[in-house]
Amino acid sequence: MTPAEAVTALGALAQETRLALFRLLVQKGPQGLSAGAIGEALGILPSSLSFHLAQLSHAGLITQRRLGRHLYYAADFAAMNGLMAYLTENCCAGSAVCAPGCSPPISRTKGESHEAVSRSRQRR
Amino acid sequence: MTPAEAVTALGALAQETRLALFRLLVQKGPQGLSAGAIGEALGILPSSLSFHLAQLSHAGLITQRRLGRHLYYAADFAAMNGLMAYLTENCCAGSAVCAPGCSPPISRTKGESHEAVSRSRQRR
DNA sequence: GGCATAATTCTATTATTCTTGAAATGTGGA
DNA sequence: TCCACATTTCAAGAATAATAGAATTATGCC
Repeated sequence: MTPAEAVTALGALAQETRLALFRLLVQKGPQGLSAGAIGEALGILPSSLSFHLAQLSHAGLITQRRLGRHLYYAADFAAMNGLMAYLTENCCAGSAVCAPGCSPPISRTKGESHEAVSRSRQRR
Repeated sequence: MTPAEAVTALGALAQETRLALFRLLVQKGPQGLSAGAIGEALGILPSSLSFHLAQLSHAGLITQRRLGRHLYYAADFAAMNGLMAYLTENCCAGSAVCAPGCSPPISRTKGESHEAVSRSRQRR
């Protein structure tokens, strides 16, 4: 995860409608929800919904797939976990566990990145 | 954590300079760093630094304390964990563990909020 | 092909955010 | 008290993002 990617992802989530939308998809799981169902659940105009879906999609936080004439959107859990790992990376200089995803004080080979370690800890 | 608080926190992090600043503080741990040291590390103008520190502080993501004529800033780990818990709250409808902080399929008493459960899982 | 539904794209307007330099505040030491 | 240093506040301009409505594309069904 690059700084620019993280900023894009955080910016995508930093908006009331999009945050509600993303959390809705997180709670719905891998199956996701159609655009229409999302719009109905959140009560927003179709054009506005498309705009926000595009932001989240461009940020890599959600995926899109077609089922008949419906477009289904689902949260990308790997991306979400990657973002959280990026925020907590090398937390407290590795000397303490300050966060659920915080790097514990494991002795590491020189050159091995924290990011790689964080990634191996991801599930799904 | 309310939606508005989460949006404020995410918005505070959704900016290249502030994200680098926050991650720097996360890595420095509870002791933190003086404003001057942060400015030197990131190479930004004092006025710009103050602006960004104020954003993060207002969002509740960092704390401030004075030591002599220096102001020390440190990451607020409880706030960071709260934000991540909010994002992953009731993930996949509780039927699966999709994320490190995702609610596992625990049977809950009716009326007990997921937020309370998430909060009890926070450390520090 | 023609129609209805699902969703996106376009365009304009409004609102918010970032940057910079200058001025102001607060703190400790001579 | 006076000075130097650390940091914040202020003000103006430039850039970016959100909203709403109208028009467009894509799909499935008759």
